[in-house]
Amino acid sequence: MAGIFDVAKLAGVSTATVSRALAGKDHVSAKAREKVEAAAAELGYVASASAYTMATGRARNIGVVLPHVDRWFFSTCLLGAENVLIEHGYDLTFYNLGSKPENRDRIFSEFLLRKRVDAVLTIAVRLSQEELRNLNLMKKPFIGIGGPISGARSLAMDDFAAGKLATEHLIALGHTKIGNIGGIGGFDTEFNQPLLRRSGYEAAMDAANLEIKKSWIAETTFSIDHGYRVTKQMLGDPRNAPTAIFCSADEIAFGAIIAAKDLGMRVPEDVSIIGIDDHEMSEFFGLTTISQDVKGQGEAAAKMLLDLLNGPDLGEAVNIEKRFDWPIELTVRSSTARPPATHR
Amino acid sequence: MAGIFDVAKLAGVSTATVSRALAGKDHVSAKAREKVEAAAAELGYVASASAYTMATGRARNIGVVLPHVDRWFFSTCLLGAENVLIEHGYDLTFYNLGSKPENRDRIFSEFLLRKRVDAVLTIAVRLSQEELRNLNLMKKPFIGIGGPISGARSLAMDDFAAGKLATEHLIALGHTKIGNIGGIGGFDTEFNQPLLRRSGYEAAMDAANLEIKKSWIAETTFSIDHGYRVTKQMLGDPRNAPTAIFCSADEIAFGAIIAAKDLGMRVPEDVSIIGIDDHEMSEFFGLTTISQDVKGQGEAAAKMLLDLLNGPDLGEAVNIEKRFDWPIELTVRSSTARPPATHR
DNA sequence: CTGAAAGCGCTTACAG
DNA sequence: CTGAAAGCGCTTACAG
Repeated sequence: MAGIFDVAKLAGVSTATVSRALAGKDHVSAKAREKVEAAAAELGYVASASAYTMATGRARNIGVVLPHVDRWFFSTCLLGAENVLIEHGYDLTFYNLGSKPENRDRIFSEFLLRKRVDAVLTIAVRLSQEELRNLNLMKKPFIGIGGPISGARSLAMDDFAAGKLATEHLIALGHTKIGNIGGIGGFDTEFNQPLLRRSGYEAAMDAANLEIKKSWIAETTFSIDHGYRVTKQMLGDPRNAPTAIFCSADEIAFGAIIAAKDLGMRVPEDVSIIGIDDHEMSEFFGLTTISQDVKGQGEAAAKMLLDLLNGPDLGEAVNIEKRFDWPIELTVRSSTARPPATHR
Repeated sequence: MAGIFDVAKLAGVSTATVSRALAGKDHVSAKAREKVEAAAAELGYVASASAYTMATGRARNIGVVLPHVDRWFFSTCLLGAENVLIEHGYDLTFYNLGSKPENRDRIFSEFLLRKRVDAVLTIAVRLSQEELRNLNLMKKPFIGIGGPISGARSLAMDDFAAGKLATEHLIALGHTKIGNIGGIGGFDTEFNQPLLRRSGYEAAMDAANLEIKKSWIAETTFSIDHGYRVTKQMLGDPRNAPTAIFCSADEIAFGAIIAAKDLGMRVPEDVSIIGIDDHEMSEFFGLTTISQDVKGQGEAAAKMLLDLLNGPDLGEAVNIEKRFDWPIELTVRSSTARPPATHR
């Protein structure tokens, strides 16, 4: 593995010139630059990242922390971030919180402090103030996706508005009996998405003077099979069944659609289903949903971090509280329609 | 951010002793060790990764390269690798090939050569000999998951055997009209899984003296919606429809199950479906499948890399060709049964 | 057991 | 425009 010295020798210049030429800096003659580039190419020279970091204090590497890589939201968001980072020559080292609390501790009190990363991005992790303090000690920019973090930058959709919009769509179609299958607070998420989305639903129902029956409300985890089970229960009794269900996540909605079919009900003729997310499978299921462009969130957050890193005000109080409201959109497909005639 | 010098001063020893004490080396008195640990804790000292790397040549970091993080196989495998790496204090920096060929080039000719990683793990990417040479230049251990790579270590299931086993299961149940919906060579995978799995199917059919009709064979991408479409086509004509379908991936099988239902067919009473993978949703769909423990593969590969890194023979010819056969297993659920009476 | 010092491979003022 | 040299923050023979 050739070092900078080898390149310098081959090019007949000093290592300083090699460094400047390769970094594309000014004050290097065209000839010197050419010779250096030729020598570097010939030797297959790539500057050592650790030496670069030592000398400059820059790691050209972003740390991404998330709870579960193997789930749609997180991996999609991660993909978005990686896409923009690689474009800018940055590496991405990633930390999966998983289910072991010890891991979380080590990540925030050790891994992230090794100065291997220039900035930190968390996906759906509610940082404790202690964890944030650790990050601040390093004076490294930070941004969290998924919900507000006091004292730090964050980017998230408005969960209340999403729940409200989804419910309003159903109401506008003429539904009056509308159920909500939401997540369980604190389970699938560290923020309060499930509660907020439900509040949006309640607000919309209230505003339309619609009653909410107890049996129309259910809680479950964000998964197809749980959505399936709960929906069967809710739709099983024809006397109490709602004519439309707002599922707080698309994965729940997929389960709901399959459950309705298994009960012999047609979607949307007999029951309307709406979700939140615009999951990669939503198109296939014909699911009407509130889109939140998850990949876009990862991209946007990564860009913000890069801007912070290249900005002038790096150094003093890098982490201030600032909330970025991520836009949502109603995507209408074939899972919602007017209620059955018998219920109008 | 405290440096090693601050710790040394506070503990009243030299930086050499701090280093040794914190690294848990011998030849440090109990008292010195205690003082150092107390000082380090008080200052919240964590050694800089780049300085450590400079001094030792070790990055305690593994590079993982994969085509698409946002898909089940890859993210699950990645999770497995991350789980064991974090346990051993290693970071994981990951590279997503994505759809841009330029990215792939940069990753193999630049990112991976910055000496930021001690070893490289690829998931389902078929390294070119040129790419492998780049890796070998760094003298860093490498292992590829998903298929054989000439000149390097690899870990993969036997795709031929899996296709054969799946088909044999169907044959053992009494099916004689068996279809196969496979992937498209070179599309979802860089190896030849689709072809190999189909060959296994053909071998099993041959061995049982069973005919394969043209209309029983179809190719599609590894996705639910494509599986759905193709299955509807195959099962739509009752005169030519097989009584069982071997899907070369679970995601195809999910689509097949939904398609069968939409056609008014019961699974498994009217048609049996079997897949390969044991995807996280297979349990929900009651899918009989050939399990390949994807997370386990990520874990195993990461462990092998760690062993190589800590082994004695690091240095000379680290990357030799060696294929590890990953075990598979038949997991029988409710999507397969005897063929309908009319077809026995 | 412990410390002084060299060295890891770069970048960047500082002179020239 | 270019080079000699210091310095980034650790680890580790080498002496003692």
